[in-house]
Amino acid sequence: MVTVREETRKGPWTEQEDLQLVCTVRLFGERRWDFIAKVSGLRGLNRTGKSCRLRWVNYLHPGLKRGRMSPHEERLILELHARWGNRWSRIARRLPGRTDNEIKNYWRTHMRKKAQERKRNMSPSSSSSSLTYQSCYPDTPSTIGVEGQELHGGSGCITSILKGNPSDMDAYPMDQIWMEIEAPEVPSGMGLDGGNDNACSSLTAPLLPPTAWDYYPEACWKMDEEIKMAPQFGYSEGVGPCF
DNA sequence: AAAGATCGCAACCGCGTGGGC
DNA sequence: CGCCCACGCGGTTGCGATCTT
Repeated sequence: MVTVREETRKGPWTEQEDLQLVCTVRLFGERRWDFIAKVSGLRGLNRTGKSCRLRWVNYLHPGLKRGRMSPHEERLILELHARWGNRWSRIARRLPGRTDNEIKNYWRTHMRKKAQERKRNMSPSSSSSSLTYQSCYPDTPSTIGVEGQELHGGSGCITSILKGNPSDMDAYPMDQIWMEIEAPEVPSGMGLDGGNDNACSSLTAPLLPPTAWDYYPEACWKMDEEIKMAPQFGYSEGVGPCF
């Protein structure tokens, strides 16, 4: 259920707001969030561009995986956090379909708890904040190919995660919305296979052909390199406006 | 069955950074 | 060079759902 607070229009997003945002982003792309907030009418509802971006990135993005972390992902998070600390966005780029927010939440709930339990069971002299995961998780391999290139795609470990867990998509709650706006079907595995490292940056990969901005000169920006990776999501060119 | 505790996750906030002017 | 704007990141909070007593 969603409670709507009229005055400030903060808090949970309504289905209507989601639809408005999805449609607008599909039209204009994942940039100029203030503009998107304004054009979509959400600005009038006190949704800032920032809020729109967050909603999109963390919930509405079609490349998102929902559901539980696989053991593989769990291990990746452990390893990467051991390397990079709380660089959640960086870690998220190595976990296609997972957002930094999701990983952050996951870490806070699951890992901290486990670490504390472990710590309690072991000698209290072990470190607390900068956990050494080899000690916390003896079954965690000392390295799983996290060294840059290996993780980037050569090993294919990430793609194996995706291929091995298609059921992760089962709980994807936005299906209905995407169907309603006639979204092209999201291919199984989200098109992230192929061992392409760029797939790892799925959340920043563009959805849209650079169309609508052409008609809004004031809103033009140069499309970055990632634009070229659009086909990984299987979006067709014929995505039309929905309002 | 009810109350309290805990969990899980969406959302917000403040700040830093980079690019354009 | 400094200012402004847009964006992204990490930390934190709020709250419904679930579990425990």
